[in-house]
Amino acid sequence: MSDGQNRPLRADAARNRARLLDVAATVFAERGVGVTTEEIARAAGVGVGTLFRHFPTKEALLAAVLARRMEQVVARGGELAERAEPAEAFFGTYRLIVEQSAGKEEFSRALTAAGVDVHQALGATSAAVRALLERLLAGAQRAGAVRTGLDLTDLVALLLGTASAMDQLGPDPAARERVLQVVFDGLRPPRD
Amino acid sequence: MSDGQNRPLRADAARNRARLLDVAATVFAERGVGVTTEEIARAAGVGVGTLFRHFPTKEALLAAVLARRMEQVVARGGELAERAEPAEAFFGTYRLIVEQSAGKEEFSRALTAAGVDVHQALGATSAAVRALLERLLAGAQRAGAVRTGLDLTDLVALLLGTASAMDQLGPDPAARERVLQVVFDGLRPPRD
Amino acid sequence: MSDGQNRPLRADAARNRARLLDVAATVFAERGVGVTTEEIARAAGVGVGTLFRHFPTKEALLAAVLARRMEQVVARGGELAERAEPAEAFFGTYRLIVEQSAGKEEFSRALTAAGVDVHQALGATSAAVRALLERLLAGAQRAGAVRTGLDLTDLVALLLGTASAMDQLGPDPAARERVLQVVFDGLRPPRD
Amino acid sequence: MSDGQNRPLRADAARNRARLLDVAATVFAERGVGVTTEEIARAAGVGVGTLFRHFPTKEALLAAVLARRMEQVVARGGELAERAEPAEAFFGTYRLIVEQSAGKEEFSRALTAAGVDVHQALGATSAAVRALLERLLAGAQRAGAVRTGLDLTDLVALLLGTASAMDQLGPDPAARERVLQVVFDGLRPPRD
DNA sequence: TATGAATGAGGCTTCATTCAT
DNA sequence: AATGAATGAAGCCTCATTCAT
Repeated sequence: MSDGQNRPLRADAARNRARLLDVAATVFAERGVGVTTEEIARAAGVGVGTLFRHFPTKEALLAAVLARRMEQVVARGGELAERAEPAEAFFGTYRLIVEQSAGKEEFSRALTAAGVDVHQALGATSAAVRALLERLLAGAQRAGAVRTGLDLTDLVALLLGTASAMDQLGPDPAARERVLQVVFDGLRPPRD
Repeated sequence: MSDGQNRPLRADAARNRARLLDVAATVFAERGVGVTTEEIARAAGVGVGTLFRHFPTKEALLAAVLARRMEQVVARGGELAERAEPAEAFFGTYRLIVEQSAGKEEFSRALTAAGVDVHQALGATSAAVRALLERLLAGAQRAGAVRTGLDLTDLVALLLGTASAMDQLGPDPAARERVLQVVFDGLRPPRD
Repeated sequence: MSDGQNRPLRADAARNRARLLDVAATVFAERGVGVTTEEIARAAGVGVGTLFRHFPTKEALLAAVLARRMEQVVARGGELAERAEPAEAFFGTYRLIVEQSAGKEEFSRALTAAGVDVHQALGATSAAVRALLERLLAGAQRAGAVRTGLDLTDLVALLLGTASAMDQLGPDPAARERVLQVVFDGLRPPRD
Repeated sequence: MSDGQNRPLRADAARNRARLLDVAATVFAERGVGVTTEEIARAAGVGVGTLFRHFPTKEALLAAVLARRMEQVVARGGELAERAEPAEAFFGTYRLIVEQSAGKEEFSRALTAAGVDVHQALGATSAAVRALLERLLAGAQRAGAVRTGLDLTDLVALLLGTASAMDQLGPDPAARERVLQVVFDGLRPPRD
């Protein structure tokens, strides 16, 4: 497995892969999953051939973009979970995910339509996100910051729904905050 | 010569148009806007030519499906607004819209991607929905059932977000109710 | 053959047939043979069904339009041949044909492309035109008004070519006359 | 690294483009502009995709074929204009154009019907042909070989008309020559 | 390894023709 | 006999993917 020498070409290849992922994330988010592979490649400054060398399929690219977003969520959310008290960790991560999730539903749908099982495709990453969320939810519920009765599935649905609402709203920060407060208040334990 | 009923052919045409609309609504909802016109036609039991006679474009069909859903919302929501007190009218219509809105965001996105201005395309219907929602929101706010500060745009975003959460959740009624309660509680005026 | 009674419906049908022929001639000339049968029918104020009752095929309509033009040429050219001296009869009929021939080449091409033998399709009419032209050509040659050596085939080619030049030129009468004079002068016996 | 010849792939692409142009010219001329893109591609030994990579539209291909023919005319006609005396240059180029123009009118018509402005589409080439013709016409008129009074527009109409007559005539060289002589004699200054 | 030209299945749409009313 | 809605084959074009250079 260890092979001692890492050739410069590998470095190039890695750089290309990373750039493709970055660019694809942006382009998919801005113009939908309908953009052509050609356009993504051009935006990344490589040929289509290179794109397909790194991702055997358009769906594979889609899944990779999705996976990377989720990894980032896990990474940052994991930190929050360590450092902050339960309520702050939960709501902070909620914010994080919502901001990272623009268009994510469209991604899943495209993958599903292509016959890909999103969970399978995302594999470990997906499981990590779910584990993180479960931990945060349980903590916040124990701390009395979030109503009981909600389970992980509900939370995921709410997260995606909130992200979708944000997509609708556009960039106005005040409006985004108002909508987020509605959801946050709704998540808190009911009165009396 | 007597013109008691003077469109025998039109009856068939109308039936086909209605069936196409019904079938398209179902199929788009179930399998996404990617379904081919051929498949929709087949599912409706007509030839593609008939589909295109009634809807000059795939997008036109999409828009028509969307419009019809919104018309139904306006019709039923309008009744509620007449008959019920403000809170019930507001939350009842909210439910109605959420149930009618499966996949609606995807529709808009597809239309927008095709260069169609959804508002323009839906024209009067869209305006009617907005007017209805505005009336219900203002009434519920005056009655103290919904927090102030939220405007129509926020409400629309929340509606679509909730619909999206429902799409995620699938048919389990208990889960749907839990999520809906989170949003409803969040919409109420904040404590102290 | 004689059938004594001509029913009123026949009159309607005949009127429709005539109008379809008129309208089709105009529309084909103005917009090319690509116009749809639907458009022709609409322009004639009838349904497509009626068009196809009278002409079993779009090509049949094309051929009928062509045939009628040629019949008119034969009729008027025949008169000229009776009444005028050979030179006037020849050049007069030449003018006639050229004016009546706008787009005719396109017709033939369309028919040929559809696998129709234009000569067969036009049958008697075509033969009559050729007979007329042959008579006029021979007369004019005998009278020394047209060079010898040209045969009927050459003449037909020149006629269509002249018509094509006119199509190119548009309606400017002075230009049309200049071009026509070039051809007429060329048709005369060569100098020395 | 040395850039003596630096387009290895382009060589193939250029070969394909050229072959497509050649094949399309032949096929359009033989069977009309109605031939399908599929057939052209097959005749050229490439897939449809390749055709559309080189010519974004069927009309673009048509225009390119037309443009290439005109370029050839300009090139060969230009040489003649340099080397020969005015009359020979004029009539020689006339012959050239007529031979190169089979079906050209049909091309223009098809392009026009598709909403393409032929002059615009052909741009510089079209202008070059017109300039060449204008020069040749003026020279021949000054030399007394062509009648005065004819302008460029008349000449173009006559050229296309002659080409059209040739299309009618088929390959018989004697007949073609007879018809050409009619036109040439007609172009000369009128007697007395 | 990167490139981008080539491929061709498949999508949307048109339109001549048929047929129920 | 007239109507016009329905039909579906066929055309143009797109785009994910492959492959020669």
